Amino acid sequence: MAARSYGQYCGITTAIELVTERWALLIVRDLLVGPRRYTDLKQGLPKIPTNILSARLKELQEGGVIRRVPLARCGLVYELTDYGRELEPIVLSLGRWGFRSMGEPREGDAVTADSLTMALRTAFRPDLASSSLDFQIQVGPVELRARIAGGELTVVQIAPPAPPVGGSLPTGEPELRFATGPDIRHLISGKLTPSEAVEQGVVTILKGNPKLLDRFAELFRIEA
Amino acid sequence: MAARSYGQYCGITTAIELVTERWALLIVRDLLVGPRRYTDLKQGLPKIPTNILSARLKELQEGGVIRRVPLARCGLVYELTDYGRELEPIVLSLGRWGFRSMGEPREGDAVTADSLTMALRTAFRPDLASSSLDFQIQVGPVELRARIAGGELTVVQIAPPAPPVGGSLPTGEPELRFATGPDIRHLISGKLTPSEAVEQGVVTILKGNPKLLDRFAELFRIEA
DNA sequence: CCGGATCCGAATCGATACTG
DNA sequence: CAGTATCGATTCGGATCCGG
Repeated sequence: MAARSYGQYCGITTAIELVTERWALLIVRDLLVGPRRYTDLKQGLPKIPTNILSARLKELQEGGVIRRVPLARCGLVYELTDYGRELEPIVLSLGRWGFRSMGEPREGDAVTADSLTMALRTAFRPDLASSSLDFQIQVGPVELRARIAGGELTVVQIAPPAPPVGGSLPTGEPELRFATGPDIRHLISGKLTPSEAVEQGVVTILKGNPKLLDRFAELFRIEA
Repeated sequence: MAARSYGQYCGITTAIELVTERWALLIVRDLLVGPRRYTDLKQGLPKIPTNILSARLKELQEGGVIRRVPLARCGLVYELTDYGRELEPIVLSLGRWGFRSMGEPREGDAVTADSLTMALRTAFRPDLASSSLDFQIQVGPVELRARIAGGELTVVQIAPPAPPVGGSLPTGEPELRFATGPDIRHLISGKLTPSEAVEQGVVTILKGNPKLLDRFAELFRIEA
């Protein structure tokens, strides 16, 4: 089952053959968050047929993008190789580019823990992250704890329960907790100010000073 | 013919739906070189079926990535929108990433003027381009004139004849002219030195001081 | 020649069922 | 948990055809 060739000898074409088959880059997206078991991937990609998931995992391994790692206790996980992890800036750039074409969510569109994690990463502005922020964001059933410190963003999945190999839960309480939905994109794009977002019900502050949402809006932004 | 949805509401997914369908990103690659007519694209992508080319052009227009522009005299060209042109760094990064997975060319693999142009762009190191270089590279039937000046790379297609909207042919003669083939990747990767490349017949100097190939090898490099 | 549209067989994908 | 197997639906590929 060699990937269908485009008949060109070129690095761009090679990359396209390796990672742009249907579903492949979404598998990479989820693995950029952390190692995942077959079942984790299946749940994070609810609409992927299992045979396609199998096929892509096999192809990505053959391409040296991911690796199959038996777990200490039991089971196994898939994880990116160093080579695969080099796709991170590309996937994040694609996310920023695609952000501007997101319309309303279509019927049945889901937000998963991994997609939201990567969405935060795409919108994060390390250059502006001189001060710190510790918050918890909730979108539907997904809850993430995110902390910015030392110019770096760390995201930990609170709900649904993270895979066993996930990061450890932070101690203590976040400064800010809020619930939101798809319309948060208008805060990220700058079309809404934080106070407008709260007034219009796009964001609901669950805990903490609403002023902290200003800091969030500074730190997570994608502009045209 | 709405693109098949991945059922996720996320910028990365949106981008993937917009540009990773089969052939779409290769069309973008060629349009990054310049506006192209339907027939130019067809020739630059010899293995694309015409119905797929039509379909992709339509979808990319609907996605706001490309635009259909009637030509002054006659005919029409497709060109990237500003939004589409923002894919350039992403496509170039993908090319650098994929470069390291290029093996030997497979039977029937072609090198087109546009693919070679973009390959030069992916390998070009603007940070090292303080001095200038004016050279002509030949790979099979493809000949390009490339000039580095002011830290910028300009590539003009000499053969096969460029589309009418292409850049103007440079006046004067290049300092260096050489012919090469797929194995030039070993010069780009640093696995071969310029003198080794010449000795082993990977590069054939057609004109100019062979020392100028050192400069080429400095300016065009992709390392692991 | 340009810019496609149409037709049809081949390959891939999607949904579901099933298994070690 | 980690996949195969099966089979209909969809897309792709290759060729031909068509109007300007």
